[in-house]
This record gives sequence, C-alpha cells and structure tokens, in this order.
Amino acid sequence: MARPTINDVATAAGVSKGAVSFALNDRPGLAPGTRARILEVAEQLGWTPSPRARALSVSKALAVGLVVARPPEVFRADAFFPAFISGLEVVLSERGHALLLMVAEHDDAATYRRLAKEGRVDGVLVTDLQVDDPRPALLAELGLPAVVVGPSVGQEVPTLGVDDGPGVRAAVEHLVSLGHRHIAHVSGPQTMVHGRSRRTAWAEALREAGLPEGVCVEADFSAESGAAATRALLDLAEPPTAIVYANDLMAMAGLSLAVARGISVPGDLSVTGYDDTEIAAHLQPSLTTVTTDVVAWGRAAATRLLEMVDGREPSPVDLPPARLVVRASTGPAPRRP
Amino acid sequence: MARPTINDVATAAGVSKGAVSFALNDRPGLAPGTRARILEVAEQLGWTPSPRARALSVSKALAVGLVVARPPEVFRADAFFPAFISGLEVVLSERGHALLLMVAEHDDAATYRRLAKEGRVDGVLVTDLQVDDPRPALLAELGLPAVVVGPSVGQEVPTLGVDDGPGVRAAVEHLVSLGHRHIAHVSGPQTMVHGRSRRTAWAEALREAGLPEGVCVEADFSAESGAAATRALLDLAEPPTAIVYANDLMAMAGLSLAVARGISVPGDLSVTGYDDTEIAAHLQPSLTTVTTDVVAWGRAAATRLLEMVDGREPSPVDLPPARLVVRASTGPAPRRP
DNA sequence: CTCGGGACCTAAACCGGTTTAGTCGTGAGG
DNA sequence: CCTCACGACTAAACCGGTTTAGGTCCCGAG
Repeated sequence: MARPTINDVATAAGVSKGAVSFALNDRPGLAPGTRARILEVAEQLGWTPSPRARALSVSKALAVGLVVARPPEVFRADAFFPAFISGLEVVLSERGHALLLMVAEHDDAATYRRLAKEGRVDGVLVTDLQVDDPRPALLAELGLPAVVVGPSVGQEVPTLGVDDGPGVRAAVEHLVSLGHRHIAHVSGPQTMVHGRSRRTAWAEALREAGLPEGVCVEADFSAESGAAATRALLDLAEPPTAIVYANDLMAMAGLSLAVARGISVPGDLSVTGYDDTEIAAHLQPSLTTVTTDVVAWGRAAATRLLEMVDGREPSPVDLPPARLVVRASTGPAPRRP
Repeated sequence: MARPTINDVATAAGVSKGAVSFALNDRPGLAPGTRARILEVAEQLGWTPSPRARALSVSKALAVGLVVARPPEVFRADAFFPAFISGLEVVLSERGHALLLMVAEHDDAATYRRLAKEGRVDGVLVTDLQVDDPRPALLAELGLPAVVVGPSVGQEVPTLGVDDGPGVRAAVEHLVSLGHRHIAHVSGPQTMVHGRSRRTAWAEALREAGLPEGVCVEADFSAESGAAATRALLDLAEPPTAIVYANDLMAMAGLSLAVARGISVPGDLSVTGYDDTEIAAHLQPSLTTVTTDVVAWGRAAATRLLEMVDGREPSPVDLPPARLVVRASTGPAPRRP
C-alpha cells in the first residue's frame, strides 16, 4: 500500500485537507474535538506529512548544508568532523531537518552558489574559516543564513565555537611550570583562522610568562608537514626543549620523528598536541593534548542555525572550554649543559 | 530579484511551460529551433529547475542517504568515512543528487523507516554490515534501493566493495616469508562482516602456509581494545612473533604498548595494520599496513546506487584490490631461544 | 477535394502539502 | 426580528515543476 496522503486522512476523518493541515500544525480555528479526531485518524493511518510537498509549499528546504572545503586528504585525517556531525544530527533530526553534506575541493564558491540557487538548503555551516575568507560575504550576498564555526578571535564575522586560545595557553603554562624556557610551536597554515589563533595564543602565553619570543614553524596540519617542521626545529643550533603542536596529527608525527632520532620524550623533549584524538592516549609516550567537546559544539551550531533560519532570537550558547589533558609526553625540562 | 521559475522562461520565450520542460529534459516533440530558443532564454535568465518542485512532481527525492550506524566514538576514529564520502560526492553532485547524512546510534531500523516513509531519499548506502544484519531485509521490505558496502565474502546479500581478504592474506604471506611462524590476529568484532572476513583471511593464509592454527583475540576496532588484546597476547606463555591487526588504530595502540614494555618492533615483534591511515607512515617505526582506494570505492557505490534508483542495468565495477604497504614495523622473525 | 496522420505545441491535471478567501450556522446585541 | 460578528470549516489557489490528453496545421495520398 502506498503512503497515505493528506487527502486520505481528510477523507477518512470526513473533513477537508485544509482542516488536516490546521490540525497538524496546530493552528487556531479548529474545534478541539475535531482536531483530536483528525490527529487520531492520522495516527491510525500512519500518516506523516511529506517533506517534499511541504518543502515546495512553504518554500523551504527543511535541510541545512555542511560544505567540507578541505581537500580529501586533510578531511580524511581530521578528528573533528565525525564528532561534529554527530552533534549536528541530534538537533537537526529532532527538528525534522536533514543534513546535506557536500565536498568542495577547490572553488567552493560555486558550491555555495549552487546550494543557494537550487534552494536545497535553508542555511549552511561554514567551517575552516580562512583569514579574510570571502565566504561570509558571499553567503550574505546570497541571503543564505550561515553559522560560521570556529574560534571567535579577531573576526568581524560572528562565529560560534570553542576558543582554542585557552587550551593552547594552558599547554604553554603547563610546560613553563615544568621549567621549559624554549617552547617552540608548529602551527597550522596562517591563512586559516584556527591556525592563526593557536599561534597567537602560544605567543601570548610565552609573553605572559615573561619568556622571550619562541620559534614557530608553519606547517599545514598534515602528518608529513608536522614531521618536516619538527626536523627543522631539532636541527636548530639551540633546539627547543618543548614543542606545542597545533594538532595531534602533527604532534604524533613529530613525536615519532624525535624518537627515531634517539631523542627521549619527555626526557629531552616535551610535546603537546591539540584535538585529543582517540589514539593520543595510547601512544608511547601518551600524548598531552587539548580536548574539546566537539559533539556539544555541533549541537550548538545546529541550534543556532535553525534559529537563524526561522528568524528567531539567537539563544546564548554555553560551550565547555577547551581543556588540557596532561599525559606522558610532557615532563620537566632537561638541564642544559 | 527572486529566482526565475519555469513560467518566467515560458513567457519570455513565448511558449507554454510544458514546452520548456520538454526542452529541458530533451524529450522528442519539439522543433530544433524552438528547443534552442528556449534553452537560450533559460540560460539568459539564469534559470535552473527547482529540485524541490521537481522532486515533488517526479516523486523522487533526488537524494540518497548514508546512515552511519556506529556509535560516535567509533565513527570518530575511523579513516574510512571521509574518503568514502568524498568519492560518493563526486558522482552524486554531477548527477544532481544530494547526500543526506544521518547518524543512528542504536536502533537504526527506526532511522531507515523514517527515511523511507518521509521519502527524503531515493536509496541508501549501508555500511558496517553485521553478520545476519536485519537491514537488507528491512530495506527490501521498505522497497528502498540499497547498496551494501563492504567485502563480499559469504554473504547472500550482494555487496559492493573491496575484498579485504587479499590484503590480509598478503600481510600474512609477507610475515611468513620473513620467517614468522607464530602469527597472531587481533580481530574486529566477529559480529561484523569485515571483522569476520579479515579474521577468516588470516586463518586461511596460515593454513595455506602450512602453519598451525594461530591465536586470535577479538577486539572492537578501538585503540583501547587493541591495547588490551595486545597485552593478552604478550602475556601468553609463548607470545607470537607477529601480530596482524584488523585495523590501523588497534595496530598503533598495540605497537605503542609493545614499545612501552621494552619489546623491540620489529626486532622482537612484527605488526601489521589495515587502512593505511595518514599517520601510519609517520609512526616510529612506520606501520606496515593494507591500503585500499576508498575514494574509488565511494564513486563506485554511488554509481551503482543511482543505477538501481533509475532502474538501469548495473554496470560492472572494477575496483583496485587492497594492497599491502610494507614499512618498518615488520622484519625478520627473531630466533627463538 | 477530402481525409488521415504526423509534427509541434498548448492546456490542464497532477504531485502533496500550505494558506487565503469565503461559506455557513449560531448566538448576542440592537 | 434583523443584523452582525465570530467560530468552525471548506473550497480553491498556490508552490514549480512533469506529464498526459488534446488541438492545430500542414502534408501527401486516395
């Protein structure tokens, strides 16, 4: 038997389909008895409105989009998306919205344009914001509600997310308290907001601790680049005694490289990561890193986006801050000869 | 200015909207000149048909669903999905289909039911097939086209994917050629098809090599469980000289555990993984593992699903087989005292 | 000259909802 | 007693496409 339509319900309940629609969306103008009867019939027939038809008539897509603007290799390695998506889904599905996922390799402007033009989504989530990213302006121009996900530092664009500064700062302070004075940083691309904010936090924390400016090598969040950056740091005339990495993947690659060179971690070198990947706790030595509740973050982002789509007041979000998890990859600074 | 509709195009071209529809879907019955004129006007107005309206009238969703049936923690750690999704997207987007992602924690039957009932998707991709998985039957009952993604071993249900057997077998053969005779396996859950197929391949390869039955410890693909399984193996009276892990995550955890115990890898113990995670190549020692072209896999799955949705003949798929990547975590078997 | 039959195109129904305009009956107010 | 307002509901338009059932017009054959 085919899915029942609103007409079937109307006929069965002996009313017009308008009445059924009224009952469903509980709008005023129906006698309580009638409303109850309609709902009962609907229940009994197992009818739920077709999102397709509804989407057409209310001119909404009942879906939001997430454009992954990373090249597949990077997307692949990242611990962020799966957890984030889990969080999104919780909120979206209970509100009857679907999550559309798109992967845009390069020229993602076209993807956003198409999304808006085809009307497949009511709003989008923007991740991996670049410095001077053209997308917020583009989306504003397209009139597509958007929530920019990420740290909120130094952006004109309002963003939603967990600031990574405190986590990175905590890592530096932790190292300082262990006696480290040469704390280097392997950063993400400085073209990306979260690459820049982590670097800034590291630099500031050093300054606050009264230490001289540290060495920073820019990498791109990949294992490969993390290893290369570490190599550069270890080859310095005066190598650092601690390295703060902008993510776990680079930290793990760096840690392995150091070990391969016969450098003891944390005996000779301390390292910290960012993300708290599942494997981080099981490495040898286990990785000191920064953890955030990404699932909660996803929930908050979805909630906010739906509010924007419905034109409601944005409710304040309260996300637990990033937190340093101290493990075995950090230890007292070695005595310098 | 609002999006132009088919009516605007029809008026501008001086024809009926039916004609515009004919031109768009190039159906016969239009004079070549008229067709060209209509398309030109459409082009000029920047009109593309609304997927919403089209979905309603052709009774199709123009979208396919991917239900991630893993608990978030597992989803999070997996290297498979991002690459797979990238592959799907390539095919789907060029065919005008969207990818709907849903996360189902436990009773995913409800999710599939809802998906089918609401008509939000024309078909679904089923991953992480369990042994005696109820989903294929459920989907058949719901009449929802589905492509089951995974190794095709011993299943009545037709599946699409790269067999993991050859990769695992290659790993065992590689170890055998290095002189290993005690090759253990840390498997995935035996309730899952790919947990079982990898284990079977391992066992068969041992038999083919004329070796006695090996020890297998069942784990669940998580780092935690991989470490625990490794601990159990190392505590045996006669520990193995090599361990074949069912995925990289467990292999990495196991490798780290061994190193922490002062066991040399690959001196005393060789280990292999499966997945070729990005970090695998950068560990110390780097991990010998099995790699598959997951992106191609995604493309093939999407292609097949769209064929099913359109009721066309399934075209044969030809995926590159899984391939062993030999790195530094495997070496000659140690001489037994 | 008439009739049959394509070729080409239009009008209208349809998909399944939402929403607006309007109808009907009833009770209160004048 | 008549009107008016209001509550409860229905009919119909509408969202933007696709598709089917005609309706012209022109041509060639009988």
